[in-house]
Amino acid sequence: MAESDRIAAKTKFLDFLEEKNLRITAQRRAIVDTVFGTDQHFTAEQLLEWAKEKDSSVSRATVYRTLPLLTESGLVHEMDFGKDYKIYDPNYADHPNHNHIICDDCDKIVEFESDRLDQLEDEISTGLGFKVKTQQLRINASCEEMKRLGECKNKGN
Amino acid sequence: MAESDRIAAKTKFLDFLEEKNLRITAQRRAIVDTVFGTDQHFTAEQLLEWAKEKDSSVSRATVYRTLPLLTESGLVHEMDFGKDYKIYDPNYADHPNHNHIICDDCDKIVEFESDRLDQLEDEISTGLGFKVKTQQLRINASCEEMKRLGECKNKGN
DNA sequence: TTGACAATGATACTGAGTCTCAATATCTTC
DNA sequence: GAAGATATTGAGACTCAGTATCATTGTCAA
Ligand SMILES: [Mn+2]
Ligand SMILES: [Mn+2]
Ligand SMILES: [Zn+2]
Ligand SMILES: [Zn+2]
Repeated sequence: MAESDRIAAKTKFLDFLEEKNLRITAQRRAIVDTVFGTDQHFTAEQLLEWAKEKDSSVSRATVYRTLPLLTESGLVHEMDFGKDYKIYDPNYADHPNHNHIICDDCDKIVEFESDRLDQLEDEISTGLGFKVKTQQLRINASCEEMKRLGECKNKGN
Repeated sequence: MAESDRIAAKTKFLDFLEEKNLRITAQRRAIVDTVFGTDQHFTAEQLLEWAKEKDSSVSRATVYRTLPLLTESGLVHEMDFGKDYKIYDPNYADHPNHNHIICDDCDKIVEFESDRLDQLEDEISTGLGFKVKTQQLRINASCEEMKRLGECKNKGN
C-alpha cells in the first residue's frame, strides 16, 4: 500500500466517524494510524499491542470497540481462517475483492483477485435468487512449486 | 441424504476408526448415528444435545473429541460462518465440494456445487504455485427474489 | 479371562470477545 | 474561552466455546 493510499484510507475513516457523529479521539487516531500503517493481516490482540506503542493509553476495550467501526466503513475486512480468533485485513481499501490462498505446510498466505471469480459468483447467486453482498473464499493448499525451490519451510523443521 | 448413503457414511466412519486402531464405543455410535441421521448443519452443542437423546451417557468431552475424528475422516466438514462457534456439515460425504450462500436478512442457507468454480480455483492456485487441498467459499447475500415472493422473513419481523 | 491401553465423564481451566459503570474527553453553542 | 450535552474511555468482571486433566471404566486381542 502506497503512502498516499494509507493517508486516503485514514481520511476516509475520519470522515466516516464524522458522518456518524462519532468523535475523533487520541485513542482512535492511534488505532487508525496503526491499521493503515501496515499491509499485514492482524488479530485484535496484535492491534492492541501495536497501538499501545503509539499511545499507551489505548485499552483492549477501545480496540474491540473500534474494529466494528473499521469493518462497517468497508476499509477493513474481518476474516475467518479457521483459528479461534478473527483476522483483520487492512488491504480492502485498495483491493476490495481479493481472496486468500493459504499453505497448510508453512502458513504462507498469498492474496489474489479474479474478475472471472467475481463474475461466476454473481452468476451462481443470481441463478439461486440472491444478490451478493460480500464473499469470502479461502483456499487451503500446499505450495508444491515453492517446496521444490526450497521456499516452503515446513513448520516441523 | 438417502437412507443408503447414511448407512454408507456410518460404515465408512467405523472403518476409519478400525484403521486407526480406535475403539467403537456406545458413545461414538450414538454420536455417529446422530450426525448421519440428519442433513442439517449443526454446532458442537447441538450435537451434544441430540446425541444425549440417543444415549444419555454421552458427554460434552466425548462430542468435542469425536468431531476432529469425523472431520479427519472427510465425512464431515468444519465451517466458519462468522459466528463465534463452529458449524459442522454432514453433507460432504455426498457432496464433497459444495459451498454456501447465506441470506443476511433471514439466515437462510442454500448449498450449491459448481464444476466451473472448482476448475477456476484449481487454475488460480496452480498459477500461483499451489496445489489445492480444501476450499471454502461463503457468499453473504440477500434473497431479493424470495423477498419479492414473501419467502424471506426478516429477523426483525 | 485377562491385561494393555483406549476412552470415558466430571470438572477445572483457557482465552477471545463482551458488558458495565464511574470518570473523562470531545464538540457545539454561546 | 467556559459550559453543557453526550460520546468515549479504561479497568475489570463476565461469558461461553473449546481444551486439558485425571481417576475410573470399557474395548478387544490374545
Ligand atoms: Mn488480504
Ligand atoms: Mn452444507
Ligand atoms: Zn508452503
Ligand atoms: Zn432472506
